Amino acid sequence: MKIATFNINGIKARIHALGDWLDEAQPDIALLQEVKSVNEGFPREHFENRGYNVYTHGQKSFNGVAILSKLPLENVQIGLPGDDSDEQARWIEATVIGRQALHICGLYLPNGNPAPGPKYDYKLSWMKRLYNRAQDLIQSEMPALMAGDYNIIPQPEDAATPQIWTDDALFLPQSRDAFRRIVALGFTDAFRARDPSPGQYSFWDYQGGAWNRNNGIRIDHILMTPSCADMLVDCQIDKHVRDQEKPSDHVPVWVKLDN
DNA sequence: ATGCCTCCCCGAGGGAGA
Repeated sequence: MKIATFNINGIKARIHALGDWLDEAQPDIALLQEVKSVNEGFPREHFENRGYNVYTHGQKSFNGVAILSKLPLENVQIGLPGDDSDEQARWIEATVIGRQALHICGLYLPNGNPAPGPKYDYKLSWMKRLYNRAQDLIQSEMPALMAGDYNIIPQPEDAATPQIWTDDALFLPQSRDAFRRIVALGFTDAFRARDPSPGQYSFWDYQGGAWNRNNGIRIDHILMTPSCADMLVDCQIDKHVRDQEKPSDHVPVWVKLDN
């Protein structure tokens, strides 16, 4: 089963680029972030016509996550547990039944800039809630993965110019520590399990010719529980998608699982 | 980067992104 994560930066602006990539990459499941649309405005038919079931957790203008799945999903849940007052649409999870059940979580972790400040506080408290959900997933022992835009540069080698990011919420020690604590619960970073080399990025800013200068960062991650990691066959970043017409500033990252 | 783009809101120009 091929499962991808893709921050599309606006579903309406990305109809064609996303459609082209789906046709080419043929993922069984695509976890989308930054949909930037309410559920009613999501162009479901573009994806239903391609054989996908569409599950959305939208919000006006900002954030928003969705799942496109060729297989029907069960137990679809929206919203990261731990704060009922949190209105931001950043989490969707579900169970997919292949040869064996797999739990999939799509997330859009808060950016957190400027740091320090209330947005950074929100990022850290969201990561605390993510830690709790991640711990439950490990303990449940059902194979599970959490994929999405983590807005975390895990290591210096995950940025072309790490010195630019030293005071940024994506790279501050506290941010990276929180990410590392989650991974240390027993998760495997799917991409790093397959490719330890530096210079592998999933985001290039629209500004300053970042793509042409390959001034990128790796912030889109797929974390797998041990029983999920046992099924890992491949993990790739579809970097070429950044060269499309009207690209997102992120590109897809996908895993192939033998499940 | 005191933000050089692009998205969204809408119907101008501001907020957000990373």
